[in-house]
Amino acid sequence: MDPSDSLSAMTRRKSTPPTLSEVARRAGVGTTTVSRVINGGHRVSPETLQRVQRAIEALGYVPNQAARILKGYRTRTVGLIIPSIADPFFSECAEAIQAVARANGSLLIVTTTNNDPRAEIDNINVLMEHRADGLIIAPANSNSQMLRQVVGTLAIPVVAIDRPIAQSSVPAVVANNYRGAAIATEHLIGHGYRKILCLTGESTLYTIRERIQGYCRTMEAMGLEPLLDTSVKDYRSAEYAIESFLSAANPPDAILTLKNSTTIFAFEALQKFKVAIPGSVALLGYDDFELASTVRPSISVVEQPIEEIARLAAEALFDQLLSEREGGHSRRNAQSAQITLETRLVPRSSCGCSPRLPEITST
Amino acid sequence: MDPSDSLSAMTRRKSTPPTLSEVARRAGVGTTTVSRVINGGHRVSPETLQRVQRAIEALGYVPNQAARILKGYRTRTVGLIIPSIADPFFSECAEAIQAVARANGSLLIVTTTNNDPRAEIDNINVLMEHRADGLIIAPANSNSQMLRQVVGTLAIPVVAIDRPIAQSSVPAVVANNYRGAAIATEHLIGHGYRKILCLTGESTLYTIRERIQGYCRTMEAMGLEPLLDTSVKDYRSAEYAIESFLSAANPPDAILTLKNSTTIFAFEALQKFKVAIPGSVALLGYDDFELASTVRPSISVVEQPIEEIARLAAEALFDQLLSEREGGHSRRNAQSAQITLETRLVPRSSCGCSPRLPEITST
DNA sequence: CCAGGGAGTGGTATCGTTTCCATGACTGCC
DNA sequence: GGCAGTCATGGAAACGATACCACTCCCTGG
Repeated sequence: MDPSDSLSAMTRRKSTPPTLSEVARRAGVGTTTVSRVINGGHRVSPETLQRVQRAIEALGYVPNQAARILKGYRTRTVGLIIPSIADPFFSECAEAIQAVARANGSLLIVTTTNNDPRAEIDNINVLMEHRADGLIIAPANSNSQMLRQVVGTLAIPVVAIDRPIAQSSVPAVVANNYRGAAIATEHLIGHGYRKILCLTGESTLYTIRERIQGYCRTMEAMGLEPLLDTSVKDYRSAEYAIESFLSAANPPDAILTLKNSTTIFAFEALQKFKVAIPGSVALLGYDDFELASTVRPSISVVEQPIEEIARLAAEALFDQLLSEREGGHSRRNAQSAQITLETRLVPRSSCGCSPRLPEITST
Repeated sequence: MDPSDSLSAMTRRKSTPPTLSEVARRAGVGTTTVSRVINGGHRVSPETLQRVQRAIEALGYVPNQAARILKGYRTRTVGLIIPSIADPFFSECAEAIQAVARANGSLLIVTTTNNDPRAEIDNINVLMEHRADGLIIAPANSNSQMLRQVVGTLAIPVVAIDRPIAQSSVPAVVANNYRGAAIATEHLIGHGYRKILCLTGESTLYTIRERIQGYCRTMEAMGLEPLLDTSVKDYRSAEYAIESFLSAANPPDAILTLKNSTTIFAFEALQKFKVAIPGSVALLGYDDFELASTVRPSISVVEQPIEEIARLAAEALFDQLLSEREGGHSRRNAQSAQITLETRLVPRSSCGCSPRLPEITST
């Protein structure tokens, strides 16, 4: 980068980017040679190599991916379709997946659906137009006929994350939602609670439905009656739900929430009405969150191995990508496998446990 | 979508995607006509239009962006380069920017740097290779000579977010960090605190340095001595910092933290040592967070208009994109403007305020 | 009745890169 | 001392979509 170079760069500024042939002309070589230099510099004499590299630097040349892709190359781009970037669960997923993508030399394009199946299909189309090499999807609706069909016709590998695509051969990496809720319910029952209210949040999602199953079956197995409340969507509705149960004749002695935000809404509402936790009512949440161990009382939760879910999904995708490219034996046995990861109950104070370790164990 | 169509789609599965000319052949028309259909269907007779559309559906044709881009079109892709997706501040930014991008028919590619200037340059290169139409960057280092130079030679619009690029003509949308910290400091002084300890977190970032300035100047203006601690990076170091100040002869009566995570670490550490807030020491944080109003005591914070920052940055970018495309008068007066947004102090209990409104005001 | 024009359509060069093939110029070996 | 075999190199045909231009109808106004 000598002065004359940066000067030429300044001059070129805001004009069309330089092309490979311009580099070739400047270096006094053929386009083929430049191409070879860009792609590793094999079979090029040292002097030529240096001359070309100088020309590339002088012009600030950057290869045009569009042209490369057009020649049938992989785009080195994978798509991630999630409900929301702002959701902590999915932003942690995105972070982990991006790490894997980068390690594989690929770019990650994240698009969001807000759990709208239409937006989901749109996003798939956009990513197909951009010729993503593969897709990772957290389906808005696991049973969507539309999604199943669209994904079925896709010519690229797809991996589902957090929520499988029912009746399809799409591999999925999910948490064991059923067991997660079952463990939580068992834990509460073990503490002696009998009237356990379950706040589900949105009950249309696959993950939530699985958890509801886990809760209900466990309750029934113990001869207890399941108590479901699907109305809590935000703080307001949580307040309303808590208020109404406080005035009940025979109020619940424990609350199980099935979703991170629901836990927080419920906790805030309980605080608002100064309900003693776990004295009057125990609280057990789903998904760990920062401060869960700091608030008073600290909140017990079911923790999902988010980073691992994301990483395994990404690795599954790149496995397919690699095997597709290298061997012809695409779609190997790991193909339609569904990987299910176990969750872990993190006992804190709100369920009645007095934790043995110092409570605050932040990173 | 009749059965034969989906059957043909199944058969085609996993082969190369259909091209425009295949569609043309199948519909018995020229490529030009198909192209016209794809781009709005003007100047095409209704019958032809329908025939082509049928062929497109039957083949599951999706236009190849790479080829379009190659013809000099915009890629309808913008890049966002941020330190981390998992950081709540930036994930909220990403969400807002994606909304604007989508409204403008563009795709957002998010890449992360972990505040590493090298990764930043790499990301810029990758996005240039993919021919992004524009870039939004939260620079790892506002003064990076390298970044300034690279950005200077970019042929596409760039907008800086949260942190400007010093000595460059890149427009920036930032919060008034200086005032934010100044207001916070004034507020604490107004409560009567005199020994105010400032926990900075990483002190190399532009935003933090500005806030440090705001804090120091305000302290000095009041004839007080600034007390900086730049050592708190995680919970461990926060614990250490709190522990050491507890054993000090003349400990601080208030703590100002300059960063969301630092606030939480400090709060956790104070809880750990059972320090009364605001009794023994007041706490005022930077960046609002969920649960800030729920924890006991609720934590007062300086709140940044994150969504607005992100939205304005995105809009600034698309303004440039549009004016560049439509009029030749690119780079209009709004050009090198820096938009600075004011922050807001949210008084809660931890600073000694007893809030007038019910504390819990979640969405 | 004819010039002019617009609507519908197709042929083809083009974008920037890779890749196949061809071409010299060496080397080394029988 | 020729001949196969490298090595370094360049020419040119793709890849898929767009856009300019040209062409054919057919309609309208003078």
